Amino acid sequence: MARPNDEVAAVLQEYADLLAITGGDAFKSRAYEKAARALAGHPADVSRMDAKALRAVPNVGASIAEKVVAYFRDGSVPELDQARKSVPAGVRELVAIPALGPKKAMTLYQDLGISSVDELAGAIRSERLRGLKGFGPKTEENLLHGIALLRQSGQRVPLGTAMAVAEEVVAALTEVPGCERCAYAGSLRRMRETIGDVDVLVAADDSGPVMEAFTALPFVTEIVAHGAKKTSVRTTEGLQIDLRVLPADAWGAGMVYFTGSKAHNVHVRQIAVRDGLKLSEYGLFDTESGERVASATEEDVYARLGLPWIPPTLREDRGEVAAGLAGELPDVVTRDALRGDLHTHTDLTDGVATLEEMVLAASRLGYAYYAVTDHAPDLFMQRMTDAKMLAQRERVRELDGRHRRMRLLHGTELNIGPDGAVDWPPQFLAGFDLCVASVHSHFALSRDAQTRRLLRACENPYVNVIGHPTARRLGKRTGIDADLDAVFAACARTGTALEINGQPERLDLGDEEILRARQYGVRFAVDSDAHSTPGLDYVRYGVGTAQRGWLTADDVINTWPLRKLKRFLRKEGREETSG
DNA sequence: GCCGTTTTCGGCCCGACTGTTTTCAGTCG
Repeated sequence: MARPNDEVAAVLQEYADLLAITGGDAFKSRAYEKAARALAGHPADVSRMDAKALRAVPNVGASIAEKVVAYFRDGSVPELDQARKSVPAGVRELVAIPALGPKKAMTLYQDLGISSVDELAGAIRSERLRGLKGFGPKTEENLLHGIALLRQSGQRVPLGTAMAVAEEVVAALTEVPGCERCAYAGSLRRMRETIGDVDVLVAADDSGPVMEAFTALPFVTEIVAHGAKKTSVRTTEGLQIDLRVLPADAWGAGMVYFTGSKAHNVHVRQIAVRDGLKLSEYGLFDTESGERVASATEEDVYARLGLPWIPPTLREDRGEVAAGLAGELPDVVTRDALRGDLHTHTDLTDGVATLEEMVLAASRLGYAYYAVTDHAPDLFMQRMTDAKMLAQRERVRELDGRHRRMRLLHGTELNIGPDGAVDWPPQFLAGFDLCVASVHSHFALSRDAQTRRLLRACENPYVNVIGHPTARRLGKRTGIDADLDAVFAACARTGTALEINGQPERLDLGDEEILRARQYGVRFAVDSDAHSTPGLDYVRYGVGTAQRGWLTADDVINTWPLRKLKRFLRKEGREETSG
C-alpha cells in the first residue's frame, strides 16, 4: 500500500544525500529530507496524486511536487540523474558508515579517489589516510569499526523492507489465473530481524503463467534462475526472491519445508524418521510403502508427527519441538490481542502527522486505548517546552473517547541522561498518564555507567516503560554495553516494562534478550514508536519479535484491559516521591 | 527548497560530543 510512497521517498532522500555530499545548500538538502519523510508517512498513495494534491502535503512545494510527478510518470527525475553523474554511487555508500558523514566522504573521494567501502578499508590498512586533514588515529579506528558493522549485516535487508516486497509479490501472483494459493515463507514468515532472501510459494497445477508473471514484475532487474518448479530473481534493491510452485495438495508440506529454519526442519525430520516416515517439501511419506500420509496443510503434517501446529515465529529449534511434543507450546501474543499502543509521536515533535490524525488512525485499528508520547526537552532539537506539553495534554483530554470510545493516555518519551536522570522533576512527571524513558545519547559509556543509568531510570517511580532498551540500530549501531540481566531484574522488581520497539531498524528488545528477560518475570510493551499514521503498523514487527521471544498476551501490558494497565502504571514508591 | 508572511525574502531543529585541532568542523539525535 505505502510502497510507492516509500519508493519516491528513497529517491528524494538520495537526492538530499547527494546535495549534502557535493556541499550544496544544507537547507536545501534538509528540505528534500523533510519532504521524503512527509511522503513516506503520508497515508494516501502519492503515486495517484497530481502536483496540486502533492503540494498540500506539508513540506512538499511546487518543485518537489513536480519531481514526484515526474518520477511516477517517467520513472526518473532529471535533476537526480544529473547529480548521480557527479558523485559515484560508492561515495554515497560511504555515508552509511557510522561516524562518516557527507563532508568526510567527499574529502575521501576528492583527496584520495575513494569511492567504495572496500576502497576505504584498503586505504586505511595501507595507511593512506595518515596526514589527511581531519582524519586521526581515532577516526581510523571508528571507521574500521563502522565498516565491520556494515559488513556484518552483509547483504541482508531489514525485515520491513523485505516484507514490503514480499507482500507486493504475493498480491501480484495471487491474481494470476491458475494460482490456487500464494504466500511468503522463510525467515520472513519467521519474522527474523533481517532477511537474506525472500521465499514465495505458489500452489498451481501449471507453473508457467505464474513464473512468467513473476519474472515480469516491474522491480525485477535480473533473472538468476528460471525453471518449471523454481525461479529466482533479483530486485532493484538487490534482494533475491525465490519462487517455488507446488501442487496444491503439497501446500502444507511445502510451507513447513520452506518456512524452516534449517535447524527446526532437521529436528522435525528426525521425528519423522523415528516414526518410520520421510518428510520433504512434497509431503510426509511412509518410508516402506512410499505412501503419502500428510501434506495438504501444515496442521496435517505436524499432527501426523504428534505435534500441534507451531507458530512460524517459533520455528528456530529453540525448544519448540520438545514443547510441542509435551503440549507446552506458549499461546503466543498476536496482533489482535493488542488493545493499544503505548509509544507514538505527533508533529508536535518529530512526527509528520497531527495529534488528531494519529488518534483517528489509531481508533481505526480498533484500539481500546492509545498513548501519545512526544519527545521531552532534553532532546534539544525537538524544542519541547512545558507549555507545549501541557497544551497538548489539554487537547488530548478533549479528544479522549471521541473516536470509537478509544481512551487516550497522555505520556512522553523521556531521555535517560548519562547519569540516569530524566528531563523533568517528579512534580511535572506526575501529570503524565505514563512515561516511556529511552537512551538517545551517550552510547559509548562504560558498561558500569550504562547499567547504572538504566537501573536509575527503572527506579524512577514515574518511568513505566524503558523504550528501545539497547538503543541499537540494525546494521548501524550495536546496542549499548550494559549488564542487561541486572536491568531485567530491576524492571521486574520495580514494575517497569521493557519495550519491544517495532521499528524495523530497531526491533529492540530483540528476541534473544526477550527470551532472557522473561525468565525474570518482566512485563513488556509492544509499541510502534510511530511517527506517522502508516507507522502505527510497525507493531506487527514488534508482535513478531515478541512471539520469537515466546511471549504470551499476559506478558504484554498493552494487551491488558485499561483498568489493569492503569494499576501497572501506578508504580510502587510513587506516593512518597510525588510530594 | 519550503514556509509564512511583516507579500517577496529571511529563517529554517539546536546543542552536545568527538576527535581533531590549537579554536573548531563534522556527526549525531
